[in-house]
Amino acid sequence: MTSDPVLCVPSCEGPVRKALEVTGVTPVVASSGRLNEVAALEPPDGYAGAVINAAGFPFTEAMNLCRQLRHRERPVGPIILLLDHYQLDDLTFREDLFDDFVVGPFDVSELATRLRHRLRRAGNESVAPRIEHGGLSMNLETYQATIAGRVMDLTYMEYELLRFLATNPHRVFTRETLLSRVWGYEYYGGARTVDVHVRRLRAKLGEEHAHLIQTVRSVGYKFGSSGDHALADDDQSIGA
Amino acid sequence: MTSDPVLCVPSCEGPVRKALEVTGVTPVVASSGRLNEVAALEPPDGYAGAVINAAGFPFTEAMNLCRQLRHRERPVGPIILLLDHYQLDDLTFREDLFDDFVVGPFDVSELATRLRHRLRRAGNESVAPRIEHGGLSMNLETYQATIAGRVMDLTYMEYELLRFLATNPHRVFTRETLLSRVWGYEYYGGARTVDVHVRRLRAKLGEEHAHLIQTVRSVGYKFGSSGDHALADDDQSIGA
DNA sequence: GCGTTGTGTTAACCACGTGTGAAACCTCGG
DNA sequence: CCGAGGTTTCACACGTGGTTAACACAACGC
Repeated sequence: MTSDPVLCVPSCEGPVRKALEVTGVTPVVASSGRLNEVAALEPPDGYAGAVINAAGFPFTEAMNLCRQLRHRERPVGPIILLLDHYQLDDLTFREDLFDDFVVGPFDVSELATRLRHRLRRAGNESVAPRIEHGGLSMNLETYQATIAGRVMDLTYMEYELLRFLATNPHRVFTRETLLSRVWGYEYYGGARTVDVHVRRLRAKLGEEHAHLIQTVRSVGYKFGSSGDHALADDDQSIGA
Repeated sequence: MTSDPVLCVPSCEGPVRKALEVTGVTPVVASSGRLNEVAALEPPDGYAGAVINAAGFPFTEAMNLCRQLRHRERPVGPIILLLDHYQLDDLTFREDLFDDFVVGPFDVSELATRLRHRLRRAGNESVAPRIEHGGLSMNLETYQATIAGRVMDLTYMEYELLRFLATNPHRVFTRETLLSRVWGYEYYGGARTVDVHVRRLRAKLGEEHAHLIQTVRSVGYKFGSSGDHALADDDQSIGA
């Protein structure tokens, strides 16, 4: 195999294949069915990048796939999404899961250029997959989180929730948004679920750092130390 | 705390401006002439990113500009190129000079998505739709409001009311209109409710800025200091 | 099989935001 | 100067919404 292999999901046809050939990489088709079959497939390491055709597919499946590709021991290189135009909005708050995207109808030379761009850049960029914020440190590869040096062993959902909040600090999310973004599917009932997970997270953060997850009444939760609001301190508070 | 400035070269019109506004950053036009004028201009530091419209311009000029932006002591953030389709090939071997690109005709939401993507990836937090007016800044994603830099911590209804008033400055609203718009339903009695909330808002704005919400006797309230006398007239009110 | 661990649900408890009425205050016209 | 209509201010009761703990259940390992 002379040229670098690039993972194609779920298939590789038409302009996509042509673009890959023009770029000079070898397309490797991972699955010809649904997107979430790939995870089970667990292809060997050594891919230079991935092209995921999410157009016409359920978006959450594509995102789950991205997440899994990112979390492999030796993660696949840059991830490029192929999208329908209406899927653009779904990318919000998921910016960390992909590296570039193309909107259909797919243009061969644009796709090829983006591929080349990302592949070249992947060599130089040493993207430390790590989140640092207010004493919290999350290693995205080892699934470990430490607060002020102390290791907090989180469960899967706890980790995912904290990661989502911490990658978008200071931003308020409704419980519905959290359920759909972190849990990844439409959720019937159970908005309290978020509350409980937040409570558990706060417990594991310890009393000293519990305030890292803040409640915004009637809205939802957000991540961010109160140090940022140091100026706030409502000296003219109304009620009490 | 105003929204981050993004350098626009050579100009910022049409879909480009719209995309920047949607993204929540402030476009700053560096030059309205040729691309290479900007270098001489040497704009001050502090830009969150740059959008360079190379479409229709000599390509080498755009590349020179990129190079100079990259080599400043405190380099501008991510650089996004706007291109004509025929310019795609010129990008080869220059992948390090830019971070993303869009091919014309330019689509607002695609451009906005790319902007957000690269800004977020660059670790930029202050990419968010905002309202700015008379020292008041409201970040619609973090539910935070600051007046003259000081964080005012508002309750839910306070925030909603202030947001409504501030998004329609200089315009007078009757109490009934405010109730139906902000509270969101037909409200029986309780016109005093608005008064009280206005009072609480004025208290949190501080004596110095309390006048931002003005009373229009026997009509209602409006946001913004004097100057505009546009009479009440809720032409789009629901049930008045 | 059993115990363990992770996750979601339910319900009691409690705090705080919110709405209300009444009184004080202001503004304007007679 | 008075009175009426409007606005500001205050104190308090209520209910929504968040916290918390305890339980239910599935997945997994021993």
